[in-house]
Amino acid sequence: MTARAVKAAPYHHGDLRGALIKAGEAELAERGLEGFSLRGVARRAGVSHAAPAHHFQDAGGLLTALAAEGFRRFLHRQLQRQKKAKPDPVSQMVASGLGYIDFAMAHPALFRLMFSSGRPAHTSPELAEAARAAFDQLEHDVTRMFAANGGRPARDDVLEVWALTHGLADLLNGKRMRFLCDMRKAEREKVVTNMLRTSFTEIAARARR
Amino acid sequence: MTARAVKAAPYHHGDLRGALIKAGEAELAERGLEGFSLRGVARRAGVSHAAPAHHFQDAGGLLTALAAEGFRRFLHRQLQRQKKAKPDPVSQMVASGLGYIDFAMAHPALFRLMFSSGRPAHTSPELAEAARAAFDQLEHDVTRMFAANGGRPARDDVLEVWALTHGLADLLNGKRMRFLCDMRKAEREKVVTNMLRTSFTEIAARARR
DNA sequence: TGTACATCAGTGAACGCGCGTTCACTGATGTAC
DNA sequence: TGTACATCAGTGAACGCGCGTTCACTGATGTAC
Repeated sequence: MTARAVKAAPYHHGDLRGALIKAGEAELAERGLEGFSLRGVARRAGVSHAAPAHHFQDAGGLLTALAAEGFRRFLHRQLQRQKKAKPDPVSQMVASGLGYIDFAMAHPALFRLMFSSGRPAHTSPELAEAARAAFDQLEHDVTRMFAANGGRPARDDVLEVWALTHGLADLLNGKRMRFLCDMRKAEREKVVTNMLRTSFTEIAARARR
Repeated sequence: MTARAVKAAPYHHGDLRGALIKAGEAELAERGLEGFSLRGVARRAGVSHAAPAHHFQDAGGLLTALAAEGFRRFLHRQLQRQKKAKPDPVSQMVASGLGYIDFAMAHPALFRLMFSSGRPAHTSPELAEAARAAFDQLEHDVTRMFAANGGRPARDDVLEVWALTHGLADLLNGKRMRFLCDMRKAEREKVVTNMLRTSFTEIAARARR
């Protein structure tokens, strides 16, 4: 088969699974979790509606894969932010939080899929692993922040950092914090950065007591 | 019409609007936002599927009404908690937070409806008013907490309290905090109370600086 | 190197289902006189 | 107090639609010999 012939949509797709995941993300972004359908995804991937069955048992299966992929990209975003931030533990923690919030605002429906109750219905080792990696990174960052103050975080400290970050992300996502949503991106980021820094600094200061 | 005759399901319902809201809550609770349908609600209310149209334009209209009712009950739950709590400002704030989380766990789908992006599609003065009342109460409680320390909260302080509480609620709701979800209710409440109290006390202490 | 055959990925027609919407209707209520 | 009529709330049959699922099929790939 020549390189040119590839254009003519060969009978076998080559990487339909990957294409379905990509199409699934678009479907999720455009139609939301409520409007999500396997037929829609197939249509988007330019493939017959029965084709996905060879790769995913049902919509739940695809959503599970999407959530797993989401968690990997979620973590990746946080790490990217950290690379660009100052190296001190608090700045690193803040950068991670900004990445968390970034992701939520860039992919609202996917974010909701990842954290909303009951969906995806299927669990999978792949999903569990990806979610776990994100949590481990959070724990690692909080631990480092406490270590800088000569202590170790309690379980509740980690959860508190998580809850604050997640709460901001979800409220921004749901457009419930009016004045924050109305702001320009740069300005909003400044405000959020400030909030996270203040809070994280206080939390880490507990290590000194 | 005698009182006994009422039992025989009169042609006119009497309070179909109220009944539809009640049925809508049940539909939401059992089938979630994704499975929600007007026909399902009508069925649940024991009424023909075309009847709701006289009271709500479409599913969005009913969901808007449900969200508004949700916000009222949400606030009510917080106030109830406050009545049973100690009167000092921090305990009152913690009580409010516990009510917030209570509500989220008791009505996961409704909670998501209230705070999830994009739904309900319609806004209404009724909904705006109910949501506003809940936010005002939060602001009032935070202000009182700061006043006890001789200061006034910045806008960011209010948001921080909100974000932390909301984050906890949403993560618990989404079952993402495993060990917290696996706990018995009483124990979980103890842990959450402790977290909120620690954090709120620190935040309020900013008033002294 | 060539041939035969099993396996696999994707097709497209057909099905039944629940949904929202429409519409002519009917039963009850309220108001005018 | 009774009668006529307008209005309103709810009915149930019918419609078209998109969905998931099934199934016999076909085109491509890989393997055995």
